[in-house]
Amino acid sequence: MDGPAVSAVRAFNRTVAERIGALNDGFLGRGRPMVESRTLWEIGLEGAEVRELRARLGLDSGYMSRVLRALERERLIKVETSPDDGRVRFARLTRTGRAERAVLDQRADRVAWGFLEPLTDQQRATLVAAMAEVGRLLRASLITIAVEDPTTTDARWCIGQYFAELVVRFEAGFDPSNTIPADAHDLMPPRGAFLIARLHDRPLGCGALKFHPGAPAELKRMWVDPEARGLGLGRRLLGELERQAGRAGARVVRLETNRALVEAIRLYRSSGYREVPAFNDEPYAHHWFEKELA
Amino acid sequence: MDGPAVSAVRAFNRTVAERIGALNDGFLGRGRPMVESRTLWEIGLEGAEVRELRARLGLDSGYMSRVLRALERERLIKVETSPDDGRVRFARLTRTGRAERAVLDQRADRVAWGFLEPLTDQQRATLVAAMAEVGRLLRASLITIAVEDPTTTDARWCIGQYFAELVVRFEAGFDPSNTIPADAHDLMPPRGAFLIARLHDRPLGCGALKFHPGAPAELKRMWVDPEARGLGLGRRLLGELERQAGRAGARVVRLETNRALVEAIRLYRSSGYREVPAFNDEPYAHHWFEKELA
DNA sequence: CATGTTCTCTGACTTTAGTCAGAGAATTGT
DNA sequence: ACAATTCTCTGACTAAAGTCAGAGAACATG
Repeated sequence: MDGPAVSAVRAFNRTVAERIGALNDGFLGRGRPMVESRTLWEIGLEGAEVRELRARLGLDSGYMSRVLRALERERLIKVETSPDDGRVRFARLTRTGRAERAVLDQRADRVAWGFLEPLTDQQRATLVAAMAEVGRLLRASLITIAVEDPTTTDARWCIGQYFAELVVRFEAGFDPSNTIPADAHDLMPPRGAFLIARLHDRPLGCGALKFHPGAPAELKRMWVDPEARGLGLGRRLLGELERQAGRAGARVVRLETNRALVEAIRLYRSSGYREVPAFNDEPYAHHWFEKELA
Repeated sequence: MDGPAVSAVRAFNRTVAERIGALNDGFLGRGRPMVESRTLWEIGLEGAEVRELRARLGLDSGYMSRVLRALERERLIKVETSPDDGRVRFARLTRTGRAERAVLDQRADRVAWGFLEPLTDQQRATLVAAMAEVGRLLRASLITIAVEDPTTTDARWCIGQYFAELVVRFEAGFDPSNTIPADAHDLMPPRGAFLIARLHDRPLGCGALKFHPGAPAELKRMWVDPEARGLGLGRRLLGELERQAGRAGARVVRLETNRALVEAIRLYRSSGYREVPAFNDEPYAHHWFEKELA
């Protein structure tokens, strides 16, 4: 734990908390409790499922329900049951609700402008850039990586995205039936592992391992959502995969890859992987890498 | 109002609010309300005056009192009346209180470390730097500038600081009785104006004007606290002084300065001031500047 | 089609936060 | 020395936030 960095984070927190408070106050003073305003705002112009609102706002279902009733009483929203699932309810703004939301939006904008207004143009630009940087890295730090079941919808979605990208990027295209297969149950403990990286439940990347007792573990299916690139997620995933391999008893990790995947190759090299002769006959591979775990 | 910048600020807010919430939660879960934990923390190892705590935490005096009673009941603090002013009370931590505060501190540290831990070293450094930048600029944007009475303690403190700095910086030293005087009532409307820049009530800079109907306004006593330099405060103060001069009917602002004050001279030049022949016989001046207000 | 799960509601609560008025003691200003 | 001000405290409130248990409807699954 790095002391000075931790202090810096805490100092940042203190400064920023105050201003954030001010921004939230933009949601106050409209004669209704803050949760109601926040909910109104979160429903958005498109409307939203109640269960999703609850997740986003972190509210108890009973509480949420009451908040929605209050907004309905004010004729700001209408809650109806969703057409595709009779259990879930869907909230949408009425015309009045949209107007009220616009007011909230405007107030928040004014407060945000209050942060910028006293600054010179140059300072404003610096502030906006630094804020973007902080936001980006805080988001990166919120990404969690965990071993998961490779048969779930999310896992299969990740693999689908991975394949779809290969189709586009490989010079010769890509046909999953042509590659060395990796069945779901080969990627499950104890024969393997499947890791998913998530930001707030949403999958942003994956990576898999096949264990071979007494032989190197094989790394497969490593993918990072294009939207999440540049956050160091690939490196984190790789590290986590290696940790898992080590825990499963592997001394060496190896993998094959296609020459079109230049960032991946760069990542492997800079993470201590050495190129080795082909150890399998994967038709799409151009490079084979190997790393001894410390 | 700059749309994209405002959106950036609001986006930043959304990302950060979440993490800040997490940090504050470090103050929770100790079986007492958040205000109590915050108060305990704010009292600090040195203890603190109750009135100051109230200001820092933004609490109603009645509320504050109750919070302190609760902490006393838990034997975490002791409140006694201050030796130098029988009205104000002074809170200090007991041994138990110090231990409890250390726990809170540790928890907050752990949460802060949670922000950093998932990142690579390089990302950590970037994050810390960006946070410092954001903090610095947000603090800058919290500084307010207002016309005030030049006879108050704060105003006189500012002028004192200003003189003290001149003593150190002028090659020939500085003796206030030797300079052209600027009596407090010459710096009060309608004959002049005195501006103080503050961050949370604490004065960080000042600047004064003497008006001469039909003639240029004179700028005097411009000072920025060394701690607050590099925040663009000098430029803001100067702008505000010019605005006040314009409002008072002046078409031109002029000033004299000493060659040791290089940053000030740079500021004047870059703000549109042109050097002119001496227009008074200020013994400490080497340069005389003038600017026509737009 | 029986069973378990998910989602939403309602009712009945508790806790936290925050406000307001007034009183008493100490201090400051004139 | 008298009045005004500052600071803290108590009592009496209100509002907001949040929790818990249970029930009913809709859906998913074997």
